Amino acid sequence: MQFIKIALVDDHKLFRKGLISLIEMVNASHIILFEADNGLDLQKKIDPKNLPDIILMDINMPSMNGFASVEWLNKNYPLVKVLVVSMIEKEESIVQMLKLGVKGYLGKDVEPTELADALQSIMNKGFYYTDFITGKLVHSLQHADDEIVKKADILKLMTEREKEFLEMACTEITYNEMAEKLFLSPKTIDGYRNTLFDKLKVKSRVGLVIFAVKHGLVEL
Amino acid sequence: MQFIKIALVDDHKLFRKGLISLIEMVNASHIILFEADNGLDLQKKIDPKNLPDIILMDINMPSMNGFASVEWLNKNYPLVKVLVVSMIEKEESIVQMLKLGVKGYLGKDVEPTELADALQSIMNKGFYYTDFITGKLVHSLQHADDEIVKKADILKLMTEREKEFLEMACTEITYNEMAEKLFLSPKTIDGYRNTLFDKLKVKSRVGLVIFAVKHGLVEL
DNA sequence: ATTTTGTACAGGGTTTTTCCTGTTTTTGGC
DNA sequence: GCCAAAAACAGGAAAAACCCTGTACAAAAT
Repeated sequence: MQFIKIALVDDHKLFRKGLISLIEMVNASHIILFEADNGLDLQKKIDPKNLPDIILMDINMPSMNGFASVEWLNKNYPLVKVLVVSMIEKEESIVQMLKLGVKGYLGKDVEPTELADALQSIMNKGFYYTDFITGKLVHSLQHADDEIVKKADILKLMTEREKEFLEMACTEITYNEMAEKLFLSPKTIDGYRNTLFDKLKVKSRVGLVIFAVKHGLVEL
Repeated sequence: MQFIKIALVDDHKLFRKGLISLIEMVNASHIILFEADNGLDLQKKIDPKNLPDIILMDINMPSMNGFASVEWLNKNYPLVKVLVVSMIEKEESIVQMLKLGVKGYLGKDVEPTELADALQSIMNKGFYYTDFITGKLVHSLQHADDEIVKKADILKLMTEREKEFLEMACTEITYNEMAEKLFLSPKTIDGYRNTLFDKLKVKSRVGLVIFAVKHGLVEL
């Protein structure tokens, strides 16, 4: 057995240091190549001549998040294995990460020993998927039809005008005021509303707001 | 010098274990009394006969978050010092925590050594406030007038019924349906709406939703 | 060249929300 | 026991939101 070369990408320094300390505590056969604050930092610090075997990757990060980072890794260093370590346990995120080909996904409630297991398993078998993850995956397959509309597709679904409308709909102004501001007839606003109701499958202006917030289309 | 008795409240097990590992690594004069997943868990695990000197507290937690936990501690164990360790760096959260009397606030970017410094400082001087935290505090004082309504005060401002109403208002159901569901007259719902419009200084149902989302009163 | 799509608008309606001023009952503190 | 606040309710009215069908025109896709 040889050293497993590890890199960490997480914007939470304390967490990173804590992870390192845990890894070193459990097993001495790991070596930490480098740490990065986010995907951009990873691009700077990764060394093609000394690639890590496994990258521990967070999802929520400034500048360049986990999804973008894994996509970049897939294009540039497809042999580097990624183990996601994130407090995000939304099915959507898990499934999206698995689609990107990550080798494992550890949630917030894993034991430190499981981390070591995961690293070993990824080195030996090439992956480490817990029952929890497999469960999420299966469930998402079964409901793949009703999540037709996903975050990325939504922006394509909506026209520029509709996005503009949606932003203003998440506001206390009335539709008539909106029409004035945009130099449009109130009936045109009516039209945007109705097509968006249709596209986003909501039934009221409140539904629009909820949708926009849920999908991060507006920041409040 | 004697042992510093420490407890951790954080729902992220890996982070907890990592923190512990860091603490033990830096200095052996600390002893970990217990760990808790959230405020409720803390209430169960805290032992009046063997209180921790310092509690490392996260903010974002299920069941009972950091704010509620610190409030509970203040009432029941006012002598226990709290050091917040959170990735939340919003001024609002920091200021609110300081108002609750926490002895320190560590953000995501602190060095492990700073953690040890903070613990020592809290034991010796009773507090540990970084320039970053002081800066936030001063800034918030300068703008204290335009944050008249704050998260903590809002919950007191609203009655139970009004909170219940607000949650349902962040939904696509109509007020009439709401009345049916709650076995109330639509006119009663009318009343809740109007008093909340007043209290929260909003002008429409969309305003209610925005308010609720902004202040984390509803999760979407 | 034809169809689709985005944009903009309209008539004519119903439903829901919003606003006003009131009353009654219940409940928790002092 | 009294008072204040909360909870429940009501009539009446105006404004806003919602729904349906249909027109027109330009640009882009097929």
